[in-house]
Amino acid sequence: VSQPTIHDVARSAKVSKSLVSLVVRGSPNVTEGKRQRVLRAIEDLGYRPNLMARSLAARRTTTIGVMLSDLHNPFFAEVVDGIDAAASASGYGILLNTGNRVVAREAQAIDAFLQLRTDGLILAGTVLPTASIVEASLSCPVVLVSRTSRAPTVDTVANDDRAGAELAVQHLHDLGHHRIAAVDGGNGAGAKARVDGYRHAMTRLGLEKHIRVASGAFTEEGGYRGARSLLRSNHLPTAVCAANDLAAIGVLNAIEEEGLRIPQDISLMGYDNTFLAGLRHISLSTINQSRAEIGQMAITCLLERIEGGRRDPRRLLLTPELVARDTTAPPRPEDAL
Amino acid sequence: VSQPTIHDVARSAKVSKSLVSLVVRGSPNVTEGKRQRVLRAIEDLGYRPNLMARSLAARRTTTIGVMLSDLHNPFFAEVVDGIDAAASASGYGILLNTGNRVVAREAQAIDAFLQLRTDGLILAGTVLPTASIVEASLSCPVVLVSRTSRAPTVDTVANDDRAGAELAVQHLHDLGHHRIAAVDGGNGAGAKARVDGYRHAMTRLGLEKHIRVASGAFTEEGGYRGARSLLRSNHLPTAVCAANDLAAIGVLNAIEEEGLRIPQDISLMGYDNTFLAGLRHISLSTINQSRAEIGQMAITCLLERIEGGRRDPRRLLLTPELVARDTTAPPRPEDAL
DNA sequence: ATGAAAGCGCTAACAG
DNA sequence: CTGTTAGCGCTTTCAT
Repeated sequence: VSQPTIHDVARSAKVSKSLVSLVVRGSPNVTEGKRQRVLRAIEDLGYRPNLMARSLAARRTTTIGVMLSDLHNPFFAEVVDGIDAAASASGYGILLNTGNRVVAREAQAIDAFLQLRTDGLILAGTVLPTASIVEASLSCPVVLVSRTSRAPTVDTVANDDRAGAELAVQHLHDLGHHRIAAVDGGNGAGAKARVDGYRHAMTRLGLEKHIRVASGAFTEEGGYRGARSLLRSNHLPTAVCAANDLAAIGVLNAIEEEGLRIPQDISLMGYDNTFLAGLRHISLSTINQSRAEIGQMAITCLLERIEGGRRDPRRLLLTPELVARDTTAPPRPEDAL
Repeated sequence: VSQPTIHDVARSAKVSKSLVSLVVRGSPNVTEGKRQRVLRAIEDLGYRPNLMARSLAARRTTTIGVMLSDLHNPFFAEVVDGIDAAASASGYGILLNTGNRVVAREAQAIDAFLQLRTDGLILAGTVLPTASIVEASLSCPVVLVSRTSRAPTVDTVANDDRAGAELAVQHLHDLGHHRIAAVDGGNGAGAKARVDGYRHAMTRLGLEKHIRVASGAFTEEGGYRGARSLLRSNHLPTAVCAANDLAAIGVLNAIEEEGLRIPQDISLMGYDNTFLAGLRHISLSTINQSRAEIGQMAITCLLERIEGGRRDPRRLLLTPELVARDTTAPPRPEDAL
């Protein structure tokens, strides 16, 4: 199973290794005749350049590593589409990894990329502490997706989670809700900002005494847990803002298990507008953020550092928008006050 | 951003490069004193072995590449969990890739791994022609997940799709259905076997004149398309078997759009038992296949070839099981005949 | 137990 | 335009 090397190709085409290298990399300064000979030899032998050797010598991998905090969250899969498209348009390949939202495993995943010496690193929704992220950014350009940071060595491209959460609360308030509760996203990326936005909006609307945050996570299970604790109280909320769509589905399950109906008894907001929210059977009101744009921006940031030599940080904040579907409606008349 | 090398560590610890290499790889034959010195130097310098160089010299990468046909299909995300666990338990790392169910892009994705010289390759749900797969298997051990093949150079671990489809038809027949239609999975992995199973079961049950297969895909959209064509007919089926859960959701959408209800008017079966099927709001009857087991088996196959030197192919077929939920019920009395 | 030396397969000046 | 010469950072005999 030993693969042919550039040397084999050179010998077979009766030229030097350098010439083969030039042909492989598409140099224009090669006689057509020799180029053909080399190409034929490559074809005949089934030669495939050894990326290890190539990267070692060239001191660059033209590969960017993408660490997905959660492979199960459709939101990230959709962001990857954008990243992939943008990267390959610029001649870079991407490699994926995941840490399952577990700090230690995410650290390992990142380390794998650093050892590989990828030219850049995208951390999508990482739960890692800032210190670890900064450390990584010392050896390789890093951009954080769906999470912000003040660290001067990392770029961030995220949706304005605070504004999005405010949009959600405002929407519910517009429908007439007052007892609006929230299920947070635990240590998930952007979770804190979403809760902040919730608190801020509630306060701004004079509803501070109704502020109620149950602890959850960016998972179905987390949403379910949070909702359970909310439902145990004697004064039920009339509306719930979930940390993300996945969590919203957990909330939805908990609420229906209780024999309550959505949106008649309780209104529900998700966040992310993943395909789940659009499923007819769920038809979840949610907050949209453009994943294609996020992916594109992430690559742009990386390339500015890798090829443009930028050193100062970029902080991109995309504007979220409300998507009202069928899980939100006015509260029951008796609850309207 | 230049990283320290093994040479820097050696100098700092006042030992030879070889010694550092031994320490890094945890050799037992190193004096405790020197080991400590080396370890300290590594720590101080923040040394991280260069995987490119290491793999080039060692002629192995200890990483296995996993090509996911579709990052959006939750089924594969769940298989990856199993693969990841099994791989790291054996000291291997995994790297992910995706080709978006597009032949050309999948080929590219695989090529990226071959250039990287990963020690093994797992193709999960690939839509690639057998020829391309065989070609890849010539330079690196390959195992196909969720797809079978007679090629002598590749291993396969899949669910028995044929049996699973028969299970689905049998279940519907047991409920009293006769006009059972199917929406296929296009070029998706295992799609053909599922349709075969459907046809076979229908025939076995004496329902061959009711056989009807609409063309779809392993996506929500594909299921939607297939269902639309089914619904255009004047003699509606009383039950539908979708190619997978994702497609089932598309079918569900199409059916409800038509003003029909599930399961009262039409029963629906999915396939895969992804978390989507378990969502209370969907509660899809489906066929379960154990992803953890699939992942584990895939790694086992690979290691047998990589480390055990096995040459003959392995063909693992896992037994599927029926999961009856709320989208299947007896047909209306007037349709029962 | 440790070090010296020879590559792994490729790129990158530098000559010519 | 093409070939020669050094490495890239690490592992691996082979001595000592």
